[in-house]
Amino acid sequence: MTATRQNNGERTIIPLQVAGCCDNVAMSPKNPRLNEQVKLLSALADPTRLRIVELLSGACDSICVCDITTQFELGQPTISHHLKVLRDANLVSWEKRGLWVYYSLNRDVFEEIASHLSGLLSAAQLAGAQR
Amino acid sequence: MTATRQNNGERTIIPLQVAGCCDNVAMSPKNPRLNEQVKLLSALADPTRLRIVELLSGACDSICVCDITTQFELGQPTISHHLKVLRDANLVSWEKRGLWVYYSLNRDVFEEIASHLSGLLSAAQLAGAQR
DNA sequence: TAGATGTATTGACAGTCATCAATATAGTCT
DNA sequence: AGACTATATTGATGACTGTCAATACATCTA
Repeated sequence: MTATRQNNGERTIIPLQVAGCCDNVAMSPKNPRLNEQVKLLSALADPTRLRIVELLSGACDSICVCDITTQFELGQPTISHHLKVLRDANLVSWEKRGLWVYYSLNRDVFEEIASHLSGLLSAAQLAGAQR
Repeated sequence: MTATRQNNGERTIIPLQVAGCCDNVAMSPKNPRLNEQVKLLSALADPTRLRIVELLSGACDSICVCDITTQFELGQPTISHHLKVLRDANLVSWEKRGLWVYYSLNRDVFEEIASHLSGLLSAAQLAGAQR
């Protein structure tokens, strides 16, 4: 229940759905795609992986692993590990051409998390405006 | 350098800034706010904290810690720990009123990370459209 | 002042993660 | 076939993290 501090020091209970206001705390359903979104955010929450995503975002086309590796002062297996995390989160696609492997951003999946965060922001702005 | 697979099996080097195309891989500067953004993403990349943010996002006003705690099957110190992580990332503000502490979303900081992700998405779409 | 209550902090512990060295795999070239 | 190259995988290790129990702190009330 949402509580409000009163003059006398008591917390008064605000009933559910007051005057068309936003959802009450106790009502908020657990986001069914929570784990999925946490996986996406976790994949992005690393300096190396975020930089890789930025590289892929700014590139014309897919990028060769060899070109990604040279951007970092990290061993090749470490870069390969980070690429695997991005793959497992479905944030990137890979394609093998000869000896080289090329990675590219999965824009649709990437948009999912971006729009979710924007959605939370909108909800907050809406809630703030109703005050 | 960006490499392209040719018929003969060689990787040819594409010069920087080809025909007004997007930035070359080797040119991409290191994002100066990288660590800051990683901290924000790390703060969000946890199921408990993401749910807390969703609660704060959907609420009319700030929310009492006591109301947050009841939403989870976790001890009070654990919730307090997660709130501290969100505070350290500057994602939330807190205010003490009597015995209770109320948390609210820092919309401006939240917007920073949302717009950054959207920006990466736009860049990717732009790059994709130029192909 | 003493007791009660809500929340933050501390310290410990188990689980996860980033990194590296070594190795495996797959493709190319001679 | 054999040498070479690019990348993935495995296993080990130190660092980080989520959780809890115990405690501290601040505020209210009797």
